[in-house]
Amino acid sequence: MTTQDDRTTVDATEPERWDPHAIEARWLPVWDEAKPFAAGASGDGRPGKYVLDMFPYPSGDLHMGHAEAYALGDVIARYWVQQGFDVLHPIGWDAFGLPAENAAIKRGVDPGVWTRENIAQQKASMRRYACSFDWDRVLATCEPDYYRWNQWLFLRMHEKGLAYRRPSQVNWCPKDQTVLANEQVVQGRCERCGTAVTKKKLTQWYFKITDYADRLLDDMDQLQGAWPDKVLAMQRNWIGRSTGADVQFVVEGRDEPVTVYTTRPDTLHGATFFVVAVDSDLAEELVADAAPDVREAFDAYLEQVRGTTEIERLSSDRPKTGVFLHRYAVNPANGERMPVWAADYVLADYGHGAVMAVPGHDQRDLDFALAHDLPVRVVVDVRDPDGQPLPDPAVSGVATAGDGELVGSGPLDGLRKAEAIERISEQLAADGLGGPTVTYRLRDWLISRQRYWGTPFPIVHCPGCGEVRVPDDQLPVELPPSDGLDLSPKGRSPLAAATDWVSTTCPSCGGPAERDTDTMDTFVDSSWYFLRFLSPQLQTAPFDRAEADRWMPVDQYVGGVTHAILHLLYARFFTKVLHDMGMLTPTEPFTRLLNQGMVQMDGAAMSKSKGNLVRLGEQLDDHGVDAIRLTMVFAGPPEDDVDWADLSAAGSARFLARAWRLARDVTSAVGTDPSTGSLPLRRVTHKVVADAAQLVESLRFNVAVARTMELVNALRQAIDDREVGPADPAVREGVEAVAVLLSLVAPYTAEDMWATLGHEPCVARAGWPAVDEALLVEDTVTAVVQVKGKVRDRLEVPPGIGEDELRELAMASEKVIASIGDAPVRRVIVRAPGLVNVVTG
RNA sequence: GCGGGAGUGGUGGAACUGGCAGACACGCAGGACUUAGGAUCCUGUGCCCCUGGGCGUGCGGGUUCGAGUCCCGCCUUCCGCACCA
Repeated sequence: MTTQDDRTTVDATEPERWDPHAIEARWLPVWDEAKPFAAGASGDGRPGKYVLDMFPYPSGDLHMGHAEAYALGDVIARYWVQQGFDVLHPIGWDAFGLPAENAAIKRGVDPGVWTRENIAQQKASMRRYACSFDWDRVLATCEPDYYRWNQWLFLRMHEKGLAYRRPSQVNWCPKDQTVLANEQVVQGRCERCGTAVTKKKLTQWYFKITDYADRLLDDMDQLQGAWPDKVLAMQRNWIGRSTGADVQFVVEGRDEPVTVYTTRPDTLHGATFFVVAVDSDLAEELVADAAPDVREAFDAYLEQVRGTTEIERLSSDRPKTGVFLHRYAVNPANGERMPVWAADYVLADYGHGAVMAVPGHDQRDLDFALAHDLPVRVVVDVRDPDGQPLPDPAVSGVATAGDGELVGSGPLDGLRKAEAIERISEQLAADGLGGPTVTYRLRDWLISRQRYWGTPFPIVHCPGCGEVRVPDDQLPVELPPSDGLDLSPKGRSPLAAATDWVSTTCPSCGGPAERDTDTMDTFVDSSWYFLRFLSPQLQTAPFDRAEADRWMPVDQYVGGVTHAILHLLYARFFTKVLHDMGMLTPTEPFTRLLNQGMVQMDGAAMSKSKGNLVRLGEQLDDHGVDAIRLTMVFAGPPEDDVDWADLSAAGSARFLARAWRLARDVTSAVGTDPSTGSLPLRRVTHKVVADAAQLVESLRFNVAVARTMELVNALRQAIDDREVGPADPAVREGVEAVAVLLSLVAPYTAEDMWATLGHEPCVARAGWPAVDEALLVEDTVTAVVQVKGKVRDRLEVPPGIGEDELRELAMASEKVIASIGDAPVRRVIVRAPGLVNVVTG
């Protein structure tokens, strides 16, 4: 049985062998010195490109997912460098957040210490992985230099009324003991820990993202085709713009009418009851003076609903529950009295928290009506495709939501759905009873967190002055040390216990006051980090306007689809806010978006508990950095998931060794003029270089690698071919092209080849090989001759051949004649120069 | 239910505006060189029958001289959202 050590020994005694670890050790120090990827070097005049990888969370070392994402981002960044662009490709750390805090609680270490250790480890791994980052621009969001600007931006938004505090029912994670944004609740569970989320009434900070709902939606037109359709669709759904109408209902015994939102105002005559969200203020008010038994029933129901988790709420076929409030609303269309119910199927925070129920044409209302014996009335005559009336919803249990003619609806009778909606909306507006309205699913962004490891809100609560902004010159409001603070979750921010820190003076009146003790959602940090990279040291502003004009928007953003709504929506929101404040020109932050797939193992996401975890470090040790990078890039389309079990890092290593040996075989001198070299080989080289550029630009990296492999195969053949041989100038030209092509994916091997070929470092800045267009024109093409669509012969013909000439050649072919036989030729299709199809019979 | 994808050899995947299906790899088989091979190189490898051919891109139709690609109807899957009135 051999061990890994034996192998190493064998490799070491054979210096002719491609040895990834030796090559890595050779070139890393050289690159540290040369800094080939420093961006914005003064006065070199290259046009700019901004390539951005989503910055990592520093929880442990890099894993296989990072390895894929950074390999892909690197191909793009390195490609644009080779094409002569000044490429900004920065990296930093999304360093605030729960994992650091949980580690601190579990192991008693300071979150800052833990975080910075992980950052150091990841940074070392990125260096080894040869990521083409500009190491002079790194940032970590947990540093006061960074989060100071979170606070500064918050204050600007506070001034504009875009940051505000209000009490409301919020998503609450009982395990993490913190509030969650809507976006952080996934299938009724906490995005981080998976605990079932409950509701809690708290006063919290919000960003008024709903003010931007329309623009966030409409500006997606700019992103069409440049962002994955899926992400755009998800954002569209999330914003959830819905057009309909508001309708005001008088509720007996209440002074003000109650407004409801509906997408089907045409069915107003079909409304037979009225439902308010049980957990709404309105419901509370409507039972305030109710009889004791009603009050009691309501309270019991409310308590039951409060105890229900989001998951139970979400289960779709659970029965419709509710209580009758013994109040009545009046239908403005026909003056009918409708009973008012409270139920949990109506949401307090959508529309107005109350609905008119039309059981004939809304399935939820119908379910409720049937469960509580309420009347069902059909006001739209909906027919099936054969023109037959659909069965009565009250009997079938199926509400008819389709189009049809209005019936039993007074002035609307005989109209179709769309006409009726228009007519009634106008009428309502004219009567001052409502009118057309737009409603959104999107809610304001809840940014308060009751945790330690985050950005403190720069707000002081003063008994006299109220909510007071900390003046800019007192920023940053630094986090107090974690020593002595109980970080464990308890529903109150740990900062509240830092009494020395909390007690302060009011910036406005100078009297005693207290600091706000919540910290900001870490998504605030990541909503503008791409701007901080532009001027990471700047002390006077979050970012430099001139630098932003130079680099923004990001040309290519690379990251996981997990951030399809959260981060990407927030970053778009911030960009628009900054634009409106006059700080930024573009209104969208990311021009193109690539969502790389996930790395799986044996058909499932990797995890320690599943036992299918592949460790990046071990893979790098076994196969070398270049082979792992190549494996990731070659695996398939970058947006597809990859299964590590289907891939072969050993195969990648074999290819790299093959390519590497080419360089050692070249015998011509540096600078040899390739023009006298083998013409067929030169054609292959130039074709591959031209194709690879197109493929990389269209993000089909796997195919670009395949084309490079073809070139390597052609070069191997040429070198071994007596007619061409290693001294042929075209061989040098081709191998140098391979080195440049490989520099995008396998930088160590490429650099070593480059040196073997007699060049100075760095191959990363060597420049994309110039393509000679003349060499892309073939001197012959293969014309396919089909008989009735089946290929019967192939002819080598000049590319400029005429249709008539090609037809004659084809019809003269023996194979074609044999295939036609006695059958009469009906038609001959000629597509010069590539194809002839003879149609017989 | 609403929305977005995806179905091509044993496997990962190629195929520009309809024009040679399976590029490039992995795996497998055979061979060369070898004390040895997990190195390197060469050959073969969609399926079926006997050369020659026939059949083949989830299924069924259609358009076309010609369909993996376009149209219609299905099936199977993956993902996101989901009581949003």
